[in-house]
Amino acid sequence: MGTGAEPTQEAAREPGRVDSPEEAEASRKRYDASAYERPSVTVDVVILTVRNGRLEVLLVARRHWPFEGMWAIPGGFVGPKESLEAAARRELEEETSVRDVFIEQLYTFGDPGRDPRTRVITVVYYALIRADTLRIRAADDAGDAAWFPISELPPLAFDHARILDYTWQRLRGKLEYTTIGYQLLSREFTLRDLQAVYEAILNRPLDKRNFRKKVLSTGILERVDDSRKAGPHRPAALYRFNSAAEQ
Amino acid sequence: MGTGAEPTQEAAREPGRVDSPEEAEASRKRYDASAYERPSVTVDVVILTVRNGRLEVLLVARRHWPFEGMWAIPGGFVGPKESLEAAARRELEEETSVRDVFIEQLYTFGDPGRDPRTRVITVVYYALIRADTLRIRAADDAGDAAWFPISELPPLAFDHARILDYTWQRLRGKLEYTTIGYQLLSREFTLRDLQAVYEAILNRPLDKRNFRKKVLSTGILERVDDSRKAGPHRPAALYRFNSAAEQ
DNA sequence: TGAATAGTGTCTTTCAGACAATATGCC
DNA sequence: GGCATATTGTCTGAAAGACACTATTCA
Repeated sequence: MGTGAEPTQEAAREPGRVDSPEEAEASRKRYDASAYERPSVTVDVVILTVRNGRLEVLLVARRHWPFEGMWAIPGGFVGPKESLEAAARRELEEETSVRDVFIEQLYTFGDPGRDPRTRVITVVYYALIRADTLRIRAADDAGDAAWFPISELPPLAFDHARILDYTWQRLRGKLEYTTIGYQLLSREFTLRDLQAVYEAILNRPLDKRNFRKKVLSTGILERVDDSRKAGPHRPAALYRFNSAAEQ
Repeated sequence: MGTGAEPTQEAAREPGRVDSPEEAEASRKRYDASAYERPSVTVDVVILTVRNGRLEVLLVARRHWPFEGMWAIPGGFVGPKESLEAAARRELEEETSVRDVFIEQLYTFGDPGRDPRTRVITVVYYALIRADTLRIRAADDAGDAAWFPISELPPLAFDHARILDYTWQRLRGKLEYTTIGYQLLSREFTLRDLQAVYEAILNRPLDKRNFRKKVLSTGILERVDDSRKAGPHRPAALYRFNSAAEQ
């Protein structure tokens, strides 16, 4: 204890020496002149949905070197005046024509050698979209795009297998302490729909009674005065987010 | 449902068209020629410790434009062949001469305009170090360095106040479901030491009995056959990580 | 009326949190 | 012996998990 740099008691003081305006100008020039080798920065987007009771991810087929013939997470360069999240949303819209959905930064991958062309640092986002918004085929500037269950992935380019592992792991974690799961459903849904989303992400079956008990006890759902008929059996009640919980 | 790109059933197929070798070569040339404006990439490290019962962060004083005279999170450029984490560890060692401590990536900040000089994308790491390892004064290539309680910060450069907010929030979250708190203690410690770390990070007092009960019930601690004398009162028992839990 | 899914309650265990008295070592 | 901190247990409420039968609608 007490062997660190400066005593904390002086926390309110100002730093000692400061540039004069001339020094500041000189330092700015030095900065601009410093020819640091700049890596390429890309943003990739892991686009996820739940279809057929499974968590699926949208991948694009690579037609060019390197890793031609393999599947990859869609992504691209960040524009000079574009925020990272804006770049991620642009990529998402290019692939799916979908806007205004949940998107969140996941992690940044930047090991040298992960791209054989040059040093590339990739900021990865993940997006959750509802299967029923997927009216439009993925726009494929990469030539070909397809959905894959995240538990049965094809060979992937770059370090993308690791990225998807990490995405899934993070999603499972977030499911427990956020309402992230609702991002994968339309505005009105049955409790069975919601349970299917949870089961798809957690990759294991859940007890129906305990699940309903837990979800309803949070008080964030309200019953819609309607039901969904889906075959020769009792229709299920529809729910939606509590207007108070919408934020 | 079922309106997405390609049917999942075909997940095992190969992508259709692939470059010929000539096309691949051409495409590589296109790639190299594409004069994308590359942003600068820096790595900043939030260096944290617990001193005097408070969570404190190491900041450096800026002497140059912009934000001269304000305090900032230490950081620097990433070397061309250096991984992001290696860059973070290098920065940490430059500031504290400390190596081999817990370090983890936090988030990447890249809004245009966050640095008035040029487009800068900053990958932020945070490091947890034990106060008793701080024998050596921070090497200050930025001129001046000092510890500040994270709850009483001075005016900060760039978007660094936001970064520290986020760091603290993440640390509080991780404390609950990881053993991250132990990173701030030496190999042998008293239960009161550990409680002090938790209280510093959570910024609130904890009940002694409940805390000890919870920590001991995990079974990751084992008693050391020794105690720490610290005044005219009963000495406290020392504990350490269970050898099984070391991993 | 049969098929298929919707909907419901109890018990047990675990965990978190509130709460105060005794034990021990040092001076 | 007095001081200062270490150490310890009970009760209560909340939440999680195991477990199986009845209800409803449609074809």
